[in-house]
Amino acid sequence: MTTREEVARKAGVSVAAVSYVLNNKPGVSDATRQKVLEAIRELDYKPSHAARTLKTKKTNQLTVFVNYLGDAFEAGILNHLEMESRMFGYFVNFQTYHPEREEELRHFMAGRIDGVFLLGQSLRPETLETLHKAGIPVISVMKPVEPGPVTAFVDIDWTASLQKTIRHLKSEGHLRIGLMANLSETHAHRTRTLAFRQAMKAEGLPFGETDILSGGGRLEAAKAAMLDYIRIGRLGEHTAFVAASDLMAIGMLTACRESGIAVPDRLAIAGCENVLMTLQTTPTITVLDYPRPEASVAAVRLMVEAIRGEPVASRLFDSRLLVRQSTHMGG
Amino acid sequence: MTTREEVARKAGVSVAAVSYVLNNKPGVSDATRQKVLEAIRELDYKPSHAARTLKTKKTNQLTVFVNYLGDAFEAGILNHLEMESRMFGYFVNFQTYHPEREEELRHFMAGRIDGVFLLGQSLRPETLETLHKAGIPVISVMKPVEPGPVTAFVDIDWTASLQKTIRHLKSEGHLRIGLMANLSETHAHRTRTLAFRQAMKAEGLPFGETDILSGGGRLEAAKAAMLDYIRIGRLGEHTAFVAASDLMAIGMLTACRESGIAVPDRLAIAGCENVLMTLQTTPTITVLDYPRPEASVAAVRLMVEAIRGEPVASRLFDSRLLVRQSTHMGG
DNA sequence: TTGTAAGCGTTATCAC
DNA sequence: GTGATAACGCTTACAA
Repeated sequence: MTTREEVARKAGVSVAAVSYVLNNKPGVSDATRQKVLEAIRELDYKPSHAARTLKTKKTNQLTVFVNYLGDAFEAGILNHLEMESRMFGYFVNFQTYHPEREEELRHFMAGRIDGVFLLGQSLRPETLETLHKAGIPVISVMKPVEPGPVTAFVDIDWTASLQKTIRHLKSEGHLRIGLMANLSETHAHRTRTLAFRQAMKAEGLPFGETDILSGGGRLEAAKAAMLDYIRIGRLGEHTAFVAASDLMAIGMLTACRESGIAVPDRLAIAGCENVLMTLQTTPTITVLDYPRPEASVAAVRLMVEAIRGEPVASRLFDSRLLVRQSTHMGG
Repeated sequence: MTTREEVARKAGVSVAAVSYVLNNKPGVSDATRQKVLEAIRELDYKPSHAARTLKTKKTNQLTVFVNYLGDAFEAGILNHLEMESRMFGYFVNFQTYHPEREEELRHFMAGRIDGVFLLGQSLRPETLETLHKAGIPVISVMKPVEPGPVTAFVDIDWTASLQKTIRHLKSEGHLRIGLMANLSETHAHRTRTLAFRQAMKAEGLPFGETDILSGGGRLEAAKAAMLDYIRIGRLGEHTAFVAASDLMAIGMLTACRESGIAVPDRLAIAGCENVLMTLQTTPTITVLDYPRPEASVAAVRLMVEAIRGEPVASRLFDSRLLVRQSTHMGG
């Protein structure tokens, strides 16, 4: 392994000079700079990341907690987060998040990362506290349910957004609207449940506990819940359903198809994220378009600023409603 | 930040003793061990990863190159890789792979990782060479097209597997079978194209360049290619298609649905991976079941052994054919 | 069984 | 402008 010492020797300068050049410090003569650059090239020298980290306490690594990578929505955000982070010289690693293994994760992270991205999870206060004390910013894409002291978050205004969905549904004649929710306490989907309740209220529509189905955030579970709903003869109770995630919307659609329930004629279905697949189903699914690229880019910006010690503020984005076949009669 | 020195002071022992305890070295008295453990707990001490890496040259980090995270197949493998790697104390980071940015990636990795996982990509010889010289094992999940000197790979026997698919198709009366391929030079999907050609030959079925459609590995592109195929009136040429990836199979199915082509009656379609979604389409899609968990676990094992310097050998797994509605007449 | 001390490859503070 | 040199926190001979 080539070290800075060898480079210095080869260039006929001191190790300090090499450092200056490498870190773009001012006050280095052009001649020296050239010699150093030349030596670096010839020796194919790469600075030691570990040594640098030991000295500077900066790891240039970011970690993101993922709930379930099989979800195209999360995968998409992870993707954007990675690409944007790399622009700033950060490596991104990820860890599947299990609430019950938080302690273990905390241990795992110690001294290895400069920042944590959350995908809406609510970390435990002790964990947040540990990270805070270690000076590690926590930026959440999607507002955590427990507000807790995350450094900042980016999200859309769920109440306003879901109100758009509800208004559209109303305009199509739907007054009994149900929600396929994910009731997990620590998952960002819960925010959507809360927002949906408010939005229904704002729109003057009735909404209670019996209007909520539990789909666990996954396709399979939502499908099972819907199949059950149909089986026990509840189908007449609602004329439309909003699913808190696209995967759940697809699950509901699958359940309807297998049961011979026409969508949107007998039941309208809308999703919340706009993953690619919602455009590939029959019927195509009406969804809110979560601005993933923008939100991810913003999250990385916030992260970089927070790491620099600059003050950061959470951001809320707009979300459009994309009306497609699953909610549009005669569409 | 608590250091080993503080722990030593608190426990009333030397810094070396703390190290011995931490690294489970023999030759430490129980009394000392207890005192150290106690001090560590009280101080909530965590060893510095950077310092340890600087000294040992082990980073305990693995990286995986991802082609496209929106693909449930890759996401699934990434998932398994992460979970299994963590069992062995490794952190997993990932990088979206772009052939043209390989140089940049190489730079990015220097001194930061102990091993590289490939998802079937063919790395350039120089890159492989660099990694080899740095003592970094390269384990590929799915055999790279260019055999190159990767340390080892895990995969299924594609020719034998695709032969199962073809035999099944033959038994359903299909003799003109096409392939929806991904022709990218560096992508593992290419292996499947090669294998398919061999399998067709082995089954005594005609297969030439005109029997190949190019779907770029993605749903959208495969759908477009299929739509095109239908539009220009080629539909009668084949009675069945095998897609080199499930995403492409779904894209073809979508194209057929939008064009009013009945599957499997007018065209049978089969996939290659068994991602969850193939069970949720109508019709459900016949697929080969790629043993993702087993392959991922095996890949991590190989990685750990290779890092330890043990000799490793590539492994081939069996793959089952899951016959579903998309290829089964009257199913 | 325990302690001392020499690095590991950087960065950064001083002198020169 | 440039060059010594002291940390950074850890591992590991080697000494005691």
